[in-house]
Amino acid sequence: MGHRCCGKHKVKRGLWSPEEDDKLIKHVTTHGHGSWSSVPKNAGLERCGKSCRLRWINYLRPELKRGSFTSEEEQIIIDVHRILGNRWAQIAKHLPGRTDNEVKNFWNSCIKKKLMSQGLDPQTHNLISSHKRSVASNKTAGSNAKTQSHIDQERPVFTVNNMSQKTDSSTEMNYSMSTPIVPLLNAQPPTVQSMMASPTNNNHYLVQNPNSGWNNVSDIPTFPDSTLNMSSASSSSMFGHMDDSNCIWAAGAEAYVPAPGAMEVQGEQSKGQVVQVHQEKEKLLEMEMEAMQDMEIAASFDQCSSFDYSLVEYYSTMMSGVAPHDHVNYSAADFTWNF
DNA sequence: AACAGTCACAACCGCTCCAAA
DNA sequence: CTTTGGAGCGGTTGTGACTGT
Repeated sequence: MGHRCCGKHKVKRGLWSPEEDDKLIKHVTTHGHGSWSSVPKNAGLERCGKSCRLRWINYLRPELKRGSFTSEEEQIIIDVHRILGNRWAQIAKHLPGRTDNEVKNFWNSCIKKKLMSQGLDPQTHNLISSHKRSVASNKTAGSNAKTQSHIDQERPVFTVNNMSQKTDSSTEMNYSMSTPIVPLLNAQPPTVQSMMASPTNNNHYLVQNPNSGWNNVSDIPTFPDSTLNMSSASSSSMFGHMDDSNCIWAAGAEAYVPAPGAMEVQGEQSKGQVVQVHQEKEKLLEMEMEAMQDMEIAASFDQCSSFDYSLVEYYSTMMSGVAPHDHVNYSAADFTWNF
């Protein structure tokens, strides 16, 4: 096969020996890695630069934390994944000492199955209907199920509107799966803070787990309050909608299908609510930040009956350093949509 | 004891992004 | 502007340990 990055060189592949590790550690600690492509030569390794980089980043860096994930870390992964989807590198940034590879492996080997056993779609964090769940569980039982078609079918719809242009559906955009969420008029996706604080135009901002695809705009359901099904933070998808004109932040909308195995979240599912965000958003944000000071993360996730704020609160809490995992000092700027 | 199946994790592959030439 | 190469990322595969039969 050969590596594209070093096809002409003879490179060793497979597991790294302790000797190779030593060489790489000595070289990087004394000289820095510089250009990774030159590392193998300078370090006396018959590896490609890419392999050296990966070995260093995922295994040899001194700041890496080894060992199994704590339940706290697991919860962080689940919660951040709900927002960011499979952005393992971004998720890993919230877990000091953990690598994207580690997070990804942990997700695929443990969390995914755990969520599915709870009747949750690990990609969207939505409840899987009983039928779909049985299909999913069958596939899980068969191991290595790779098709996502049953999941794709229930991906919530997502749209971005520009209110100033909104005269017909042509100004609404359809997004395919993996399309980043970007306000129509903004080059950069909004940060959570910016979304909470002060959208400066009439864009509709929607935040969602990027793994959740969006189909045709015509499929977008409307959610009368009585039918809006708000999930608890621990069971909902990230499906938020902020409208500058009426400032509604809604989330977790999904047709709810009670199913065995999901009873632990059923009660929460029925407590739908929509929270009004005042126009003076900056003021509100300050107030919320203050209110968050006393909020325990566990409480925010286990007890909050509405998703709408809980996730934002959670992140704000996390970023403000109030989180119980106090080895992490987040600043507000740490959490942005880095596409 | 031998074998097959499963699991977790390390490593690789292919792609995209981005800066420099 | 285009090209090129390095870096980074997510998906996938390979491998060794473990477990059940």
